Amino acid sequence: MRRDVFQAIADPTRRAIIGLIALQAMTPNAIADHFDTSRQAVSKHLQILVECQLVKQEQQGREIYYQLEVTKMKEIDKWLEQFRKIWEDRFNQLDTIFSNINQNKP
Amino acid sequence: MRRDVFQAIADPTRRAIIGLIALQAMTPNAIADHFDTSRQAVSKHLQILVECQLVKQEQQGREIYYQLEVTKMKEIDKWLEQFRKIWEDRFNQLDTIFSNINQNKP
DNA sequence: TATACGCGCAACTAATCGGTTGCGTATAAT
DNA sequence: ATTATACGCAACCGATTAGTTGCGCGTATA
Repeated sequence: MRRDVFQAIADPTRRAIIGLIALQAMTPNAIADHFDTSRQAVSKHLQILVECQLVKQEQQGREIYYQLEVTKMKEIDKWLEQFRKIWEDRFNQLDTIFSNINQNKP
Repeated sequence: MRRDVFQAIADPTRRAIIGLIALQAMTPNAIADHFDTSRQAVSKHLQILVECQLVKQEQQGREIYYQLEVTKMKEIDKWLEQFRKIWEDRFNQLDTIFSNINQNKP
């Protein structure tokens, strides 16, 4: 199966789950209540999220709480870095243009 | 088909293409040379990237140059925002702990 | 004008995906 | 002890995916 973070966040339901458990750990049933999907469907998504370490489990009696591994999200952030540099450079170029205009003012 | 940015970047080849044309626009054949895939396979990926506006085309004679729409990447950045807040908060909490320790120093 | 090249498009295939159904197991409630 | 709940696991299904092959249409080159 060997999935990565990018495939994990490709699915909209999975992104919604991530957003949901970001604030507090939840059980599969509790998560499923927030969407109109079955528990099993949610469980499958959670399985994928666990597999690529975006989420970790914590057993508590017969319930299993799923919790977001926020730091793993940095992996996406890290990939974005290179492009952030590009789009910020464009802003800097605009800055240069503007300051040149101002310099030419009497 | 209605695809979004997150599905677009889910595929590793697609991410590689994005990284490649980020610096300069390229033709499908030129891109295909960088991977061991067929031109048609690359073309399909490009089609998907164009579909969700991550990439735009520019015809030049019989060649078509594909260019990255860097700003579209901000959409991913925007989604990450909420989590960045969380992981930075954890740092701030650590800061607070440390500064408390320092305050208690004689 | 004839030939070669760059490309998109459509049809096809094997693999994968998201989801459902049915089951087994462990914990909690009666 | 019996029943109810929470969950994972495996088998299955239709839909989608990544990739191949073959084609046709423009644009260059000879």
